[in-house]
Amino acid sequence: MDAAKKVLPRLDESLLTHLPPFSKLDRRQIRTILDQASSRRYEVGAHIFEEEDPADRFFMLLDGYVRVVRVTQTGEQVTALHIPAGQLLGIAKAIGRETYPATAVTATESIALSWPTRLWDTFVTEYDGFATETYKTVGHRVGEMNTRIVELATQQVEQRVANALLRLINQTGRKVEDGIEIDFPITRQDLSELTATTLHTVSRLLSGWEKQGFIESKRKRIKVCDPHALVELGQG
Amino acid sequence: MDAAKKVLPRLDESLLTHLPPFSKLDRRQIRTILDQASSRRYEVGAHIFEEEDPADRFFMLLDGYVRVVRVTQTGEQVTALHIPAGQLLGIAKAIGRETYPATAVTATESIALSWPTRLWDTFVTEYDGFATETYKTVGHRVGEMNTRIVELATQQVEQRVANALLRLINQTGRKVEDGIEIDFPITRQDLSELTATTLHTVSRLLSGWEKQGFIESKRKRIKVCDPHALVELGQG
DNA sequence: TCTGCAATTTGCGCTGGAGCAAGGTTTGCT
DNA sequence: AGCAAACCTTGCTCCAGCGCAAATTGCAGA
Repeated sequence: MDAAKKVLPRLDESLLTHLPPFSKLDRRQIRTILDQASSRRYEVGAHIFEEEDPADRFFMLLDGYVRVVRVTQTGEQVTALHIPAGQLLGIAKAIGRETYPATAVTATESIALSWPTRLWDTFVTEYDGFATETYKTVGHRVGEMNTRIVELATQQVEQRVANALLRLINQTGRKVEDGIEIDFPITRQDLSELTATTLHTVSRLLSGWEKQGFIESKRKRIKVCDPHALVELGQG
Repeated sequence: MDAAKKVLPRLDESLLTHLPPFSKLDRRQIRTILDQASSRRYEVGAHIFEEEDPADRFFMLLDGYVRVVRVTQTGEQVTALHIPAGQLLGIAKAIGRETYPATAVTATESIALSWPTRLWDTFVTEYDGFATETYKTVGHRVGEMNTRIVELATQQVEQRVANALLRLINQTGRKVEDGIEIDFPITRQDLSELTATTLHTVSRLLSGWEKQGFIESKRKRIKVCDPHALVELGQG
């Protein structure tokens, strides 16, 4: 048994009991699921899986944040989604695929459980609520992608960046003194890949907003002080 | 029984037997499915269902083409997908949603069968291959949306329009004298909604390509004569 | 055949934001 | 402490493509 894959001698049931895909299951079922799982820690920037690779395993992110990115022929990166702890990822099987549709990169140090994809059908049929919840997850992500498309198609860069920031604080925001901070390190470059612009433009926008007191920002850290102002900007 | 909903006294089994979601089923099963279906004809431009409406029914497009569009607060339309005959649509339930995520507008006169959403679970559990095929459809559409996002994020207008045209002839092209024609009427406006640009720019591009002999185009009709040239343009 | 609307073309000016360049600041490593 | 790498800021220039305007063409219905 690979040391990197089995950091804990025995995974605790409380890891899963409160997570939606597993919340309807009893102790015994959770035990079975955990005994089949591999647990692994990932460094920041690690690739959990790569676009086009065969989808051997599916994952539950226990801790950390993951960016789902695609890389173009010319090497540009486009971020499709951010996934916070508590969600499934790499669930290619749920959408009838044999390969991963994108690359998953950790935005922070992260911990994930994973199972071989051959167990997928068992999970779906045996475990009450698992199918429903995963399809909800899919639906939610489809909705996000849709929104993304509409934004890219109709909004100005300023609006897109404002909206991206709002979405980030909604999904992964942490309440702090004087505002809400994005809970993981994020660079101007990351934000530009999320909003289809350049790091320069993002930098200019953030500088402007900081002058107006809407946000505060250090290197890799962004705190939103006046969400409402961003909402206004986001509308146009 | 509403005359508009039951145009045929009895639907023929051959309608469904060759379509992937139903191809593994026997005559008796198909019969049951058809007996529960409503069949309906839609004028061009008709809305089969609307974004945010409760997903009462799911559909199989038997004939025609459908555009899946979203409308922004400001009234702009963005086309997310084109769906050709033979595919399911309105399958909100497959992605755990209670409402339709977008509006479906017919691009030609069309015919679709539909079933009440309460039958969805029965279809998924009772009919062999139905679930697998529908999830493949979902996966395919997710892939397309992903591609769309990457294109919008990284490509120039010229490349996007070229790629959109190529995708249209792949999905819905009809081989004709001297080229491949898009099999349904499509305006410059439609193309601009598909590529997130303006009808003016699309018009300029198409005029240019026509001069160079890559395409021929009449009102609402586009024929691609030199697909390879468009592929080149699409790369950048 | 005529008439009116819808679709298309084309010209022109303007601007959002990309690209380029240079310099400043923070962090982590030795 | 000193250094290198990563990250951030800011100024300047330029142009793809949008917005506006006006003319033209094709189609459907009377």
